[in-house]
Amino acid sequence: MAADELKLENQVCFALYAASRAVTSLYRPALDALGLTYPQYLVMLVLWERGPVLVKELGQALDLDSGTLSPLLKRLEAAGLVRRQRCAEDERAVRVYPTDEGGALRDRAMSVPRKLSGATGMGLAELEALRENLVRLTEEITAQQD
Amino acid sequence: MAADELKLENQVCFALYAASRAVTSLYRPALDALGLTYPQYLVMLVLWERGPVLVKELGQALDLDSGTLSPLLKRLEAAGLVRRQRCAEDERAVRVYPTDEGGALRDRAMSVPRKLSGATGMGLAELEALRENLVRLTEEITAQQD
DNA sequence: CACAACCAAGTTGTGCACAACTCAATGTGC
DNA sequence: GCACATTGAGTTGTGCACAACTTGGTTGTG
Repeated sequence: MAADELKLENQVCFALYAASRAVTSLYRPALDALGLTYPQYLVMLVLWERGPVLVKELGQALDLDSGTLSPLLKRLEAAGLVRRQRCAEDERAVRVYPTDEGGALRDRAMSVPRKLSGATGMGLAELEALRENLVRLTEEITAQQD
Repeated sequence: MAADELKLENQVCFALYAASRAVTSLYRPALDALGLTYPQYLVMLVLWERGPVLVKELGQALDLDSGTLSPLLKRLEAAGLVRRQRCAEDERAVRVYPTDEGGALRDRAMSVPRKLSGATGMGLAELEALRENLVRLTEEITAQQD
């Protein structure tokens, strides 16, 4: 009956909410040792992978707006991990550069996922399947919002 | 090689983070119409299902602590949806009761999941499989933290 | 050229999450 | 009976998310 379906719906969304917070809290001790929060870690991952990027590009990569990114980047800058500079070509835009210290943090961050990979209790294939389902779900949902 | 595995790890956790925010934003318009935030909606779901519960029980059901729940419940109380009362048997504990208005909101909330169930682009079986994987992942992770 | 439309960041305000702490009530061992 | 630990809520402080708005820069059009 319909009520089952509706209840299942709620459970999926709650499961997602709970799982996301659980994974973040699993990362927390390792990231604390690096002096990073989880969203800050995501920003650094983008910088380590791509090098200097515009704030706008960070926002597209992580699906975050300037209201979240501006203060976060200010804190990363205060921590000496990134540098911000206005674009010469377009004075509206700001490019984010990893500093030497920010780049060096990459080596220490390499060990973070290694510490956590065993904690999921799932095999690689299962994790990959889960990831693909999550990505598909996210894409379907964001497509609805056009 | 190891780097692939580590990168996959990151992607699973980012996929989770992104999917959770996407689902919450999908709920937002419907919940706005009810005057609820998503965490407030979760609290009301527990109250609708179980009736009056202790703050501690709410915390166990949603995996939230008093630092999150106390101000949230204060806002629900200010909105007239719940009432809080000290336990007679144990003066430390506080029981949360849905008000008449809070109970009546259930009928309007019934239509919320219906509006959203189609937006996932996934069938019931797929959603159930996804939910089970998420629950298992959450359980494995929280078991690590003992 | 003027000017409206648009755009990238940043700011402000609200509401979670979560750590660390306080406080009062309860439970425990001696 | 009484020190002492434990427990349940609440408070404080920090850092996201996100809506709404502001500011300064750019672009398109008449």
